[in-house]
Amino acid sequence: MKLSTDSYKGVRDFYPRDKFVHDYILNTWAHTCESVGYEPYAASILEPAELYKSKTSDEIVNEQTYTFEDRGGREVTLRPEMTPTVARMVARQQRELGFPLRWYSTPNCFRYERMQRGRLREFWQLNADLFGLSGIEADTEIIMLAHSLMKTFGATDADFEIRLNDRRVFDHIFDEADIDAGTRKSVISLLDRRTKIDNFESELAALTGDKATILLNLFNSAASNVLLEDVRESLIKRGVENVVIDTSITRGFDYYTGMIFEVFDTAPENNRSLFGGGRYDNLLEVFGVEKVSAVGFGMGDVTIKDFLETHDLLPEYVSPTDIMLCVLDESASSFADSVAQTLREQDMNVAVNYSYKKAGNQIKMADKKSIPFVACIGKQEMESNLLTVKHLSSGEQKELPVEAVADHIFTQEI
RNA sequence: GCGACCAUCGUAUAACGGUUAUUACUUCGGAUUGUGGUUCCGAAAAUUCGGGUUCGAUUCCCGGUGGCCGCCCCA
Repeated sequence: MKLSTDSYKGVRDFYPRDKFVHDYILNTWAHTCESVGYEPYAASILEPAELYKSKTSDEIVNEQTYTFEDRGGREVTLRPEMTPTVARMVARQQRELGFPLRWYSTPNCFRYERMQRGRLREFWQLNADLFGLSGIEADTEIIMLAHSLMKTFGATDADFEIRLNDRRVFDHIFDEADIDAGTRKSVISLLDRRTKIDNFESELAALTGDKATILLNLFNSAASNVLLEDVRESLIKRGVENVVIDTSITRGFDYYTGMIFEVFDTAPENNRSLFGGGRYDNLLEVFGVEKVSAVGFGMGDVTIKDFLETHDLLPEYVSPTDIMLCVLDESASSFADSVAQTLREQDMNVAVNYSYKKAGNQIKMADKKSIPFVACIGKQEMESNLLTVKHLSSGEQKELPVEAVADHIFTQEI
């Protein structure tokens, strides 16, 4: 029987060119976060299943996670997100860690769910969180980081839009209309779908009965809320101008306690939510520790890659190999090895092609692999100890002593 | 969980129910025995699986599997 070459459903193989793009995204995340004082952390992909059961609904744990029993009878879950993990880590060492805490991580996460555009079963997600600050300075900082990431990827302010809301706006409205906790959750879920459905008002009435009209009026007048204006002004003052207040942004369930935001692609062909986050001041409560306020966001690799493709912002592939030495006949192979050794000692990444095929063939191979430089090695080179180094994209070549090759390549003199 | 659409060489594609299953790219060999991107010649390579209708199925029907898109969901 033949084995299938397909990867497991919903996960990806990263061929070198895919890996290049993936690394670019992860490295950009890391550099940008570190440039504003965030420290990297990481954790195992395996977590005890209770971590998710305590916080989230049964449906999520039962139907949307990879959960199994280990040989010792423990229930294990492949992390579907990083937030419970980081909350656990912060809670565990709360007294040792100096607040405020600026942390980021770029974990892969698994969710067992139906796939569609921008959503697979395994994805990488930047998680950036700021713990221990409860004021709008922290809200501002985290949105500025989100904005700065987009700019580092090469996006302009016109390419995306930051939509801002605050969970407390809803809380005030619910308090005023005297809505109970269970109904609040349903109404928020309904609000999340408001722009997608056309019977919003009748659905709202089904949930809240005679309070629907009051609620509707309150929702419609929520647009000018002082909580939101403060954050927006603070952002504009700091040069983040593509921010709008949008009281239809809800961000899922009861997890958030204050400011929430979502970043949208403005391109008509990819017009959707890219990522978002917000404030969650009560998350550490389940671990029985003192309250720690927190604000953060998550950004997925698949959606950001779609965004970069849409806006033609992905970098071109560059091979990690600097030069390929094309060995022309067997008698030159040990000489080629010594040349390679010399170049490697000067920090070059060197591939040696021992196929002994014609020079043209070997050069074609180097070009196919996007290796920027080639040098043929045969009898001439053995006698002269000079290499003819060729830059493939320009077609220029130069004859150099072996010891001078690295210097020329690194200083782009060819 | 619900619904639509799709499934042919490695990739992308063509084929009124009857072909030696098309073409391009890629790969391999050669034209070209030490310098690529052009050109020319040649080769290798496919009908997702199981059933049904039919003299005959890549083509029509049913089912499985897989993909893709939308809904639900998105902690």
